[in-house]
Amino acid sequence: MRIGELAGLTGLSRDTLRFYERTGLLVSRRLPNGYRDFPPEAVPWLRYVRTAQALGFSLAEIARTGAELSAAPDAAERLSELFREKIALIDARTAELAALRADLAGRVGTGCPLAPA
Amino acid sequence: MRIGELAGLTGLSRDTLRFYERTGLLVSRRLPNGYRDFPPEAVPWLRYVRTAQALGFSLAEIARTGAELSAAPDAAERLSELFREKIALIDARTAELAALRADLAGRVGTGCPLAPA
DNA sequence: CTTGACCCTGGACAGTACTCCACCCTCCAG
DNA sequence: CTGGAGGGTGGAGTACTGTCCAGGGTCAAG
Repeated sequence: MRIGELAGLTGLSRDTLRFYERTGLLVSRRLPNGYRDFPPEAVPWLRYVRTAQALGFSLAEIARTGAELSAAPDAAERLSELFREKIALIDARTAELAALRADLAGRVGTGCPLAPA
Repeated sequence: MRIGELAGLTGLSRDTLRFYERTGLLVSRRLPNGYRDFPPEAVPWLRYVRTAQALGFSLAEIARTGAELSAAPDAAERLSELFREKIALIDARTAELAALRADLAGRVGTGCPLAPA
């Protein structure tokens, strides 16, 4: 599909997609007229990219694991592994948030000294 | 205290502290010789800043609520309120992560099509 | 008085993630 | 054939969050 359609399907701008391609996050073939031609898998891939980004990964990291993935002979297995890693990360982050929450909750109502100088 | 001590106590660099001061995130008096003089409260305040940052607030937002706070007559009450807001935010974020986790967990082991083109 | 640790300022530079622009080409409908 | 939507490129610009540096002042110890 061409860039406009992909932009419509993902909610990303054309500029962002071109930017992602430049940084190696997205691959495309070219049509005879020079237009980019994205495969349909680009849609779930971009969903995955946004997920990973939400988890705090930089685009460079995401591109790296993506390249690793497509190079692996056992892509499905590697992907499952990656997902398991991400799940662990989510669990860690959730625990962090819980700790933060407890800390803050413990202070609500107390006249604690956190105001700037 | 002077900038070096604050840097030591918070783990931030002097440059970062000066940067925070420029952006209004941190306030200091000046000693007769021109050196910055930070109040001891700067330490918990910076801890709070890091917390808020971890929650996804930009430094500008943190500075804004900080200014608002120090202007408020009922600082302790406002702070508790802020904390309650942050707790709600944490809960929302935790729920998001849980959803993401469930999504990923459901896919582990399946040969799902998320590889880049 | 010199040395070294520490502080000051202003400004350049960096990495991340976009966003916008000028200028040009392609394609299809009317 | 023309107009307009949509595509391409290179490059500049932006916002955020720092980081580094040159050039220079301050201060206490030896």
